[in-house]
Formats: sequence, C-alpha cells, structure tokens
Amino acid sequence: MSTPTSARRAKSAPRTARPGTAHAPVPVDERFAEDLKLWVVLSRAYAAIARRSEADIARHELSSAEFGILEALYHKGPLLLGEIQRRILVSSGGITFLVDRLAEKGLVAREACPNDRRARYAVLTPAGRALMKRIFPAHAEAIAKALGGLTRDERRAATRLLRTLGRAAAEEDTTTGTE
Amino acid sequence: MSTPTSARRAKSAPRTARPGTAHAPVPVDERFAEDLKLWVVLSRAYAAIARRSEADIARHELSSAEFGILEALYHKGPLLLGEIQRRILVSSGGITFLVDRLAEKGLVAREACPNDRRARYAVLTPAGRALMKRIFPAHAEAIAKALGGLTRDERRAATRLLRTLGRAAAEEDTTTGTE
DNA sequence: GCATTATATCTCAGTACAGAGATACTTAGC
DNA sequence: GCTAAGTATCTCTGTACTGAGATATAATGC
Repeated sequence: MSTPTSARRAKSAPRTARPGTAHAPVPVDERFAEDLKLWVVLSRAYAAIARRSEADIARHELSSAEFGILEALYHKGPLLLGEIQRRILVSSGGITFLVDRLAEKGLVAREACPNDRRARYAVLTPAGRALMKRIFPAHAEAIAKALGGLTRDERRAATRLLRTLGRAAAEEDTTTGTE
Repeated sequence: MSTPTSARRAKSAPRTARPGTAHAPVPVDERFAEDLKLWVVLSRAYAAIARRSEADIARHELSSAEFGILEALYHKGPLLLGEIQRRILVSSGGITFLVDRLAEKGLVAREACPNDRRARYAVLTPAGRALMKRIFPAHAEAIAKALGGLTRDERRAATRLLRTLGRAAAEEDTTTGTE
C-alpha cells in the first residue's frame, strides 16, 4: 500500500542493542516536516478506514473493487465498462477481470450498447441488486462508525479540505519546469 | 486500491442509449450520504497524492514500499525487521521479500541482533545512505507540491483532523455488540 | 533443567491486480 | 467507398504483494 513512515512511536523501549554508530539516523529536514506529517496522517487515516471497509466487505466474499463496481451500478444504474473504470480507478485489464468475476458470481451481466458496438454496459442482475439492497446499509454504517472519531462539524470540515486537496493533487503536474 | 465510488461527474454527456428501465438507479440513503462523501474524498485525495509520490519514487527504480524502508532507516537508524514491518504496514512475508530485494540492490544489509538471535536489524549500506541523501529532498518537495492545493493553515487543520480520524479508526473495533 | 508459550523471521503458494499490446468497432476526411 | 486515426474492450504476462505455516530462538513457570 505504500505508507510513508515516521509515525507512531514504538510501544516498548528497545531492550536490544543497536548496531554500531556508523548508522546514526539523519533528522528530518525542518522545511519538509509539516508537509510530510500531513502525508503520513493522510496515509494512515486512509489505511485504517480502508481496513475496516474491507473487513466488512470481505464478510460477503467480495473484494473492495468488486464492491465498488456493485455500488456504482446500484446507485448510478447501468454504466459502460470505461465509465466504471474511471470511477473506481482500475486498469483496463482490471475492469474486464472484475466484471468477469462478478458475472461468474451471477451478480452482474454485460449488455450490448445499441449505439456503439465496441462498448458494453455492465448492469446488475436481480441477484446483484438484491445483494446490494441487503448488504449496503450495514456497509454504510460500518463506514460511519469508522469515521466516528470526528464530530459532525469536524467531518464536514475534513470533507471540504480533502476535496480541495484531492482536486488540486489530481491536476496534471504542469509544474515540472521552474518553481 | 479500492476507491469508493460516486464522485466525479462524467465529463461527456452520454450519447449512448441506456439499457431498459429495469435497472433504474437507487438513490443513496440520505442518512449516510455525508459520511460516504467523506470516505470518497479521503480515498481520492489519498490516491491522488500516492500517485504523485509513486511517480517520483519510480524515477529511481524503487517501489513505494522499498522507499518507505529506506526512509525509515535513513531517519531512524537501524531497525529490527519487525519494527519496519509495523511501521510501513506490510505482511511478514512482505518485509522479508522487500529487504531481500534492497539487499540485492546493495542499499540495505542485515545485521545480527546481539541480544536476540531470532531478530535481525536492517541497516543502510553506505550506498543506501548516499542514495537517500541524494533523492530524499526532491521527494519531499514533490510531496509538498502535491499538497499545494491547501494553504499552510488548511494543511495544519487537515493534519489535526486526519490524526484524530486515523487514531480512532485504528482502534480495535470494540463496538460489535449493541449501539 | 524442562515443558510451554510467545516471538522474529523465513518459505511458499496463491491472488489481485497493472500495463502493454491485440482486436473490433467508430468517426472523420477525402 | 476507402483510409487513417481514435476508442472500448479483451488477452496475456509480469509483479508486488498477502497469509498460513515452518523454523529457530527466547521467556516463563514449574
């Protein structure tokens, strides 16, 4: 998952002798410390919530990516494979693989697009729709509980900040030149 | 990566006829909408920054997990494999694999722990230390740039909120009973 | 000392993807 | 109609992991 380091202090004082002094640590440059800290706490918050979310989803024998597809179809209706791909951020090979597997499970079906014979819709089967109707509310509650460390106002503030942050970071990196 | 859905509206209006009305979308339950939105923007912000971070790291033929190990050793000095494992959140098999590969590249070495013959330290080799000295500042700047969508005050506010959020979510889920 | 339990690392099989290229179709220009 | 370029999906190979179990050592209680 690629979590940046240097958070969470060790629980137990090391009773183990460290290797010789040739390996002394280099302190983190003050100029970057605050920004790196934000990146660390962002990663750790994401990892902690994702872990909870995945644990909930795994109870139904689904991966997070599979659940993401089902949720998109449940809340948005039929979507082209490419639309789903952009929405849940998987590769082109990934979307084919995932829809194949959901189709094997009988939860999703492909339908031809009448206007473009290259394209395919993914649609929920009745079984897929029934599954989501059954499991989605509990999943939403699991997420709500995982976010329970913040008050309602704090959650709103966090949403605003993260939306701004994410939008800016998703922009194409045009600043490769000077500055 | 498991990004939750239902963000980012489609760029182009669909010129494609949707499949029949049997697949009508189900609106998101109002009770959960705000919390799910926070989870979506958190995931997207994380994904966007991680993407930038990985792009920077990949220039040096390193994965994010490898870089995480190097950074931990650079800033903290020698660490037991288990300490690194908890810090960067990989599995026990993963840490063995990653340290093996960094050792093959000549960046890291294992050293015996004098007090516990089960345990091993990972330490930076001179080459590993020189590499980090060379590439870490540019990496820190890449992260800082990726976070540039927020002002300094906003970044501080976000750090505080995410730290609180992450800590609460990382707690063991004790609320499986009532409530 | 000896058995029991805990801990640190390693081994190995399995999995979920990513990403490059192939295929099939559409669109635009001539 | 024909060609060229663009796009949607699929195929296939490769990779970075995860997680269960194995091995070696340590700590604890008797």
